Amino acid sequence: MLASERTINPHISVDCVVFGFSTNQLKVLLIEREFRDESGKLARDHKLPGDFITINEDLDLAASRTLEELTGLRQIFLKQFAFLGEPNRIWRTTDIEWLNSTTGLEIHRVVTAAYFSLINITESKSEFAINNNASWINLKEVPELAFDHKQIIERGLTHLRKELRHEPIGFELLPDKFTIRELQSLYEIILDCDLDNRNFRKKILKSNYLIQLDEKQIGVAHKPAYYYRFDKDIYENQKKEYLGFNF
Amino acid sequence: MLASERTINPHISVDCVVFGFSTNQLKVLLIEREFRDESGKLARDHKLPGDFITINEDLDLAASRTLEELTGLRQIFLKQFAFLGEPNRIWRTTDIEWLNSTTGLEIHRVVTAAYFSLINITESKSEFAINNNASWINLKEVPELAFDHKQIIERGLTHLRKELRHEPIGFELLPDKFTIRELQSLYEIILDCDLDNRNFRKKILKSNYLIQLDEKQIGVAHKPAYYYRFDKDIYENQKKEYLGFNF
DNA sequence: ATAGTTAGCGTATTTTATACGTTAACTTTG
DNA sequence: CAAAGTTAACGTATAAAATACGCTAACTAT
Repeated sequence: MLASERTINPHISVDCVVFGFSTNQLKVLLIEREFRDESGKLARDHKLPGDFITINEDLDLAASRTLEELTGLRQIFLKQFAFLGEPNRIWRTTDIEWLNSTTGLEIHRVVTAAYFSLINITESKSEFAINNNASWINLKEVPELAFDHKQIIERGLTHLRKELRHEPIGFELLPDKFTIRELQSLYEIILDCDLDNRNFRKKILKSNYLIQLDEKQIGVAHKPAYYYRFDKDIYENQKKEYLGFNF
Repeated sequence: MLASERTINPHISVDCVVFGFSTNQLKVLLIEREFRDESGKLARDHKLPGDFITINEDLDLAASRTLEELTGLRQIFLKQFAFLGEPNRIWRTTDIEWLNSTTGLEIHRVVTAAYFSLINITESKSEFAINNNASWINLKEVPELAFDHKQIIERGLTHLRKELRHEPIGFELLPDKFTIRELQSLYEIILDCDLDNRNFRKKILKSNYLIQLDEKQIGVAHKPAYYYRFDKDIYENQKKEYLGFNF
């Protein structure tokens, strides 16, 4: 069911910045869109997964619904990180016409809630077959996008970096079992810097929510590393105890 | 000019949580409202300064306009900190009727952008004469409020505490010149804890944006303290240099 | 067998946080 | 007017956290 077939609220939308990680690259999930360019010709570009909310829909639910409709992804961690309300954030006439033609309404101005999300690409690969308009694009190779979606991605990345420093969200992007080195690479790529492997190990293992498994890497041309898993319960518990006073 | 006399956007509003500080108490700015209770009788309660946005209005500008209209306060630091979109966040029939009667429209559901702000009460006292429906209420004595405004204040306070730990926003609540002890008291009241005066002094003076003035306290029954001022330029400069990597 | 690679442990040094001692400079009180 | 009470402002000693870097272990590729 498309938004245009429901009673939509044409003033408010949600947009999801979904980050993924594979082959040592940070990626973002984009939807291919068909639109008419200035000369009226059919053209294609990309946009974030997003939609108008419906009349009585909760924003968070609208975000997860949208993501599921456009990509088949369900029950994914989604967090609102920004709210964009400049009157002219949609300025291209081609974008306005696209909105009008897809909704059948005359759209004046849209305020949008931006959500960000992290998923492990390899694990959810299969589900993606559901809709092949969605694709993973390397963050460094994101082209010009519809609307102000490129800026939204930029803000989402800033948010991701901030969160990564305070909460152990990196695990969301990795498979269930991973090596410390893989986790470090993830940090290095997201934060765009080099980390000392010995200090990283010390720091990350001090927080005791990383559980070493009995399993080691096999077939690697160096000392094989142990796999670890993330224990969410341990994390949630010690989060409760810590009330966060630095003074 | 009231919102009802303009072309308003009845789906989106702004609400301002304005914190103030005086006589060693953290206060919040509230507007007195007249409404009809369940039995139709006129009653009074309080709400946050807030309003619907108009059709082509920027959210940030709507927030500062609202604050000015309701309190006379101008050019105040305002920052969006949350966006509330639950479909049932306005659930009391008295609130819905109040919205309908003040706007002359039939309001279904309102999504609101919450802003927070800090002001020094003593300095802006005079301007408040402009509108006497606005008053400062001690944060610990906030009564039941209209809509979900009590929850919004709660979230604003959480935000204030978080910000206070990372940015020197405390100065916004103090007069231009202040003693270290006054600043410490402010921290203690906002964070609701005791701080060691010697360590607080060390920590806060290490960041070099506090400038000691030649002036001392007079008439106090103890060793008079030097006054300090906050140098915003120094702060902004060293903020630029620091890119915030903890890893 | 040797070279190349990353894993995983350790140590030494610097920086930052915490706890608390002490004198200085004012007013109030008796 | 001396003594008591108060907070300012500086200092020191200790503990904890961050950083830099050395080294051996365990694997593959040549």
